Amino acid sequence: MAARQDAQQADVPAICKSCEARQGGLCGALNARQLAELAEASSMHEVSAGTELPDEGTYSNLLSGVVKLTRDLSDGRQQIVGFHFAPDLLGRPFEAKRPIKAEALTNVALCSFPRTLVDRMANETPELGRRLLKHALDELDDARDWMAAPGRKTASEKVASFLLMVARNIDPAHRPASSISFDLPLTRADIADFLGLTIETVSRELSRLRLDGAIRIANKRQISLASIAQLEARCGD
Amino acid sequence: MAARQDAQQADVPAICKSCEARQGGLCGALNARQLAELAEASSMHEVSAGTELPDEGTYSNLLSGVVKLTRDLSDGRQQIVGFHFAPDLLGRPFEAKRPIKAEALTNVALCSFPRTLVDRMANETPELGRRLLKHALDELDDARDWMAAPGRKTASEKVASFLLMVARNIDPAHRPASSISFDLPLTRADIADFLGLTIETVSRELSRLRLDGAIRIANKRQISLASIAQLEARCGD
DNA sequence: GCAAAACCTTGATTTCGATCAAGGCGACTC
DNA sequence: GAGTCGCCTTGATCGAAATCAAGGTTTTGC
Repeated sequence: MAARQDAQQADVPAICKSCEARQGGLCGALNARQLAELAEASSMHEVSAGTELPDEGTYSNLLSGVVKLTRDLSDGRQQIVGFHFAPDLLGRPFEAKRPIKAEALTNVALCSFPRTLVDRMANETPELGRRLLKHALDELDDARDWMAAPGRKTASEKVASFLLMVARNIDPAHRPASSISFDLPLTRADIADFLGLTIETVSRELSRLRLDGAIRIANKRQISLASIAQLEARCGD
Repeated sequence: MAARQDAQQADVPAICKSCEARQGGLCGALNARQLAELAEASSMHEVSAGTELPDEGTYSNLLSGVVKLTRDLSDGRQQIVGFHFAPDLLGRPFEAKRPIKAEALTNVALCSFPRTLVDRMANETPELGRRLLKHALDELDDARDWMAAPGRKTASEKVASFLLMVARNIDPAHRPASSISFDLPLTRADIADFLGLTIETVSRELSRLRLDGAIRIANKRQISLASIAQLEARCGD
């Protein structure tokens, strides 16, 4: 196993060597030859905050940044249905029943592959198919986690849960108890959209968390959590 | 293609011949030999309404009935995160991050297969893996559909959306405009749980829909929709 | 540097759905 | 048939968050 990995290391394309997403994402399932073929067909992009990501039949490793997934409602409003944090995988086979848009919340770096190529490799390499399936199921679990929020949680619990989710995703190696600081990549309007609240309520609840000493806020977007545990206690689940 | 299907027909196990789920579910991806092997290892169950389905490492075709998926909250309450209607597939590889329970809402008939066997076949047969992936993504789409409901919809829109969802799933060959009747397989409490409302509000909104002529209610559980379109107009999306 | 725009906060009032309360079926038991 | 239990409906009241309103702060553009 270790030997096999070392053998791979020797041949991996230079572009992949420093890629954070390589082991965890799709690429970890591929052998050196496949990785080379994929790297050949891949392209790196930078997308700046606020831009919609084109989804022209590609999968992409999200190398850095944060992306929101939204669905348009008939009344012109949009519902946020999920987020992607680096180093996540974007894209999926098959069409969604209702179209979902992806938009960069921060500046974003992507490594994209043609879907057809990946899908073909998935036929040759069961491990790759398994990873795609695992990935879809993880997203399903995340979505279901948020289904509890709607009706059962108070506004303040929703905001606390949201902060916790962002903290955990932005700081993947979440050092346990200690305090965590991060830049909120969303506007109040985005948060409100996601949580099914209004901007005003989100703002009020953040203020309350600040007054209660659970978080500190510098410059609107810079958040520091006093402690993970303290916030967990406010999540209501 | 047609020839291949005919060849399969000749050899399919007797038990599978009349199975409604065969083409649509997993089994449609298998050749006759695999189907025979699977049928060999499969077992049929009946589960009566109100019973929890054991999920001891199996996939199951849901041949008839309705199943609810729930997640336990720390406060003892439960959140309904989804439903399965015949002829659906139950079960998944990998553990969910947080456990999900499945409970029969009506009497239910299942055809179950050991997970290990299916997972092994998925390695041999890319088409099977593809179907599992498609299935997971469909469930993800469904879950995301309901994420819009929480914050953005009024109680009455939620109830209308819910009725529509049940109608569409219970009557798979949804004849378009005409009126549809069905037995609601859920108690008011279940509906309330799913929609994040209270029993009283669900009851009130059903009464309102009845008074407005959008639905008729006989015996609490027997629902008739005047027309799909009329209900769609009340869904708010 | 100034003006405009975007984003955020806080306060006052209103509203929708929760909560509290009472009573009506229908099914089952004894 | 009377009594109990589970499920549902309807009414009255209350409260959390929406809405309405005003003003503050940060960013952007010229």
